[in-house]
Amino acid sequence: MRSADLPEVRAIHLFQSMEEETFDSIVKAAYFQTFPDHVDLIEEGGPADFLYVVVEGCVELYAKANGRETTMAMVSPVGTFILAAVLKDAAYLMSARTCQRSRILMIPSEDIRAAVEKDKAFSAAIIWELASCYRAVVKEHKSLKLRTAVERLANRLLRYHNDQGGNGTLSLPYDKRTLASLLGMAPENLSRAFNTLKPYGVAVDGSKVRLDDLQALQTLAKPNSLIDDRSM
Amino acid sequence: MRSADLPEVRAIHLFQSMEEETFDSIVKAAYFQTFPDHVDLIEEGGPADFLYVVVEGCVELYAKANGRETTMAMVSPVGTFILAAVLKDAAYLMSARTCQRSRILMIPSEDIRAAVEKDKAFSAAIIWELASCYRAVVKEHKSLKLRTAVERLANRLLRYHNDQGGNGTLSLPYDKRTLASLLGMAPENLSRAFNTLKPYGVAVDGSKVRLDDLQALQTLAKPNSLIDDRSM
DNA sequence: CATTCCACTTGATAAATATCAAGTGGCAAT
DNA sequence: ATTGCCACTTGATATTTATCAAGTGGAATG
Repeated sequence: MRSADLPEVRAIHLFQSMEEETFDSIVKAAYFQTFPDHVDLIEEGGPADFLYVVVEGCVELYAKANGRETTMAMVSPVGTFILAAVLKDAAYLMSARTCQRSRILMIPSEDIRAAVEKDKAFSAAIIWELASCYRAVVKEHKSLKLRTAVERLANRLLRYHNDQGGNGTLSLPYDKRTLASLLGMAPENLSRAFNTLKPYGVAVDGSKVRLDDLQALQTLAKPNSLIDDRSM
Repeated sequence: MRSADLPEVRAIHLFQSMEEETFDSIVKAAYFQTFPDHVDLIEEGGPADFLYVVVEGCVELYAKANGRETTMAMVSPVGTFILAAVLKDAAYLMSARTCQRSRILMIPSEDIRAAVEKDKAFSAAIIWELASCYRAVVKEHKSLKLRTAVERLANRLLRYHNDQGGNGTLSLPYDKRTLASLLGMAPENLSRAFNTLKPYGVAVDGSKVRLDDLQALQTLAKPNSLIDDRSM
């Protein structure tokens, strides 16, 4: 890695508190790579050779079984993926592909495992990250088991709305096909779900959404901090 | 905690490799408690006061939203629950109740967090446990998104069959109501799913199940190690 | 400008799943 | 034994969701 890139890596939360020596061991064989969109990065079942950090762009985690495929999560900057597989030195459970031109930091997984052994501050950061990832999946799982498709969409819109400033408008961060899969529904049903939300003040124009009746939408969505709150 | 109980705690995988000093700090305020079945242990949204370890019996993790309730996971010995909430000092995402008379080890969460800070071997064990829990939820989530109800049941039967020796019979570890909720279906549909599996050699009698045509059941279930394999 | 492509939408239908309402059968208490 | 209870099953039906088959419209291409 070029020394010019080092400060950028150091600024990533996961690597902020580690000792200098550990940091050196991590960046030694690590490198940045920029990928065009729709490029496959890893395939489920493969060995966990690297830990990936999305620095710019966006990465989709997806999985297949039988003949079906589903989006498991979207990773935006600065997020990691397949951390658990790296730590356990186990096969990836999910595949990953870019959904935008993306700048990705790749760190050999042996270096990560060695650093975790050595550096208390780093292992504390790893624990925090892992616990956060765990809770994020639990929330997704709750959402899928406890809500209908329309409710999942409504809550997702409220979340994006909140993330984007809460000024009555939002833009969908991914194409609708991907959003549908992420929310666990067929693309056709996402269209219909948007129609169902029309009476609740949801106006869709391409990737732009206007929320004209937050009150009504919230009444329908019944947001729940133990499912929707990303910060806990 | 009585000193007679200490060896039993030391034998738990999570606590095996830690230093003696850390172990003392962990067991200092920890205690065993035995609960009858169907006792509520924690409620989602509550503060993470303790880390729980199921030593004997069985605990159901469940969650509610709107007016619905679903079983998220079953914890059998020796398993922990709400580790992530303890480490982040955050609210529980799930409730827990015994589903059998159960012996539970309870450790104050501050002691866990302090021990993680101090003890490398313990933090390594925590990381392993967390990563395993994460991957278990991801697998559950994949199962729910990629499989039909009948497929989920078929694969679950194959798993229990395997766990229990693979001699053509198995016994359902929980009542059918709970199993249905765990698999993400209504109790009535579990009954029907068992009927659907009858032509594939699945014979149910109460909680006893006979698998008379493994080949056929596997063809239907299409088990996938990246979903069904607990050991990776 | 016309064409093609692709994402998305809409309609019709099918499949999966849930709900409601009776059952059935085993088991424990009296 | 009788009773009541409870878990589970079964049937009928409703709801939700998926699938298949045309559309539509916008953006890029030539």
